[in-house]
Amino acid sequence: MPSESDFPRPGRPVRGSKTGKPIMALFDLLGRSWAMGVVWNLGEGPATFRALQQRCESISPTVLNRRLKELQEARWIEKSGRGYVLTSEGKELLELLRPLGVWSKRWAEHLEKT
Amino acid sequence: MPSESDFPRPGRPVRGSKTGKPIMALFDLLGRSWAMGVVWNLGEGPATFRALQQRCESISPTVLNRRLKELQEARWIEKSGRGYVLTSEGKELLELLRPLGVWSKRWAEHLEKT
DNA sequence: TTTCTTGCTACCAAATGCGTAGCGAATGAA
DNA sequence: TTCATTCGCTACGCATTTGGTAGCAAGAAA
Repeated sequence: MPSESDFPRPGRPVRGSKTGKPIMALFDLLGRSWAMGVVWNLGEGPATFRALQQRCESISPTVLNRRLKELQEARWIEKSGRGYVLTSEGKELLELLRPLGVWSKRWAEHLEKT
Repeated sequence: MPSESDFPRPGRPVRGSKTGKPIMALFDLLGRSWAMGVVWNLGEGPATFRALQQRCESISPTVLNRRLKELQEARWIEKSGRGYVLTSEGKELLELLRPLGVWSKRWAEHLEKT
């Protein structure tokens, strides 16, 4: 029977989050560089490795590759014929991320007028 | 007049996100270790430095201090008499983060049953 | 065959994070 | 007043993660 203390998952070098709370495990994974960016950019449709690199502009292949492996372990993305795609869970997650996109613009504007 | 090309803000060593998109600036800031965790934990009410450290359990004072400075620059948190508190924007952001808390449990359970 | 693109890895430098120790200021008790 | 405690925070050194470049093996195209 699954218990919270089994976390953090997936089992890899974990930075923060030794609290055993799923939300912290999620923050840990999602909080790595480019993790949200990759999910976000995959929202525009399937993409090959190179294509993703271009959508993210400044991401290095090293980091992209690491994130892709982690996101696959988390089951948010997977490989398909046309490259990498969001799984159904990945899409769910993306929908939770979308409001941030809207909000970020207001935040940006607010910061601008010091 | 504010333009997107002014980003990323706030002006600090920026990891990813040189795309000029607010969403990427937000991801960059929010994607640093413990950034979401700090906002999340401040949602339980004002906290002093030490109190926050305990809520986050495994965060080091070094990192906590850096995140606090950054989050203040972003205007998501501020100091008050009782310690650190979320600003009104910080609260808005937290509300966008909350659904992740709910979702993380389902994600955790789904991962458990391999 | 040659040439090109693609997915990815090796390598190393730079940035970030962690853990411990401890300082100066504030607080409280005696 | 003195002493001890707590607090916010910083300095230090080491571990981990990230970034940038180069380039390889595999496949497609010509």
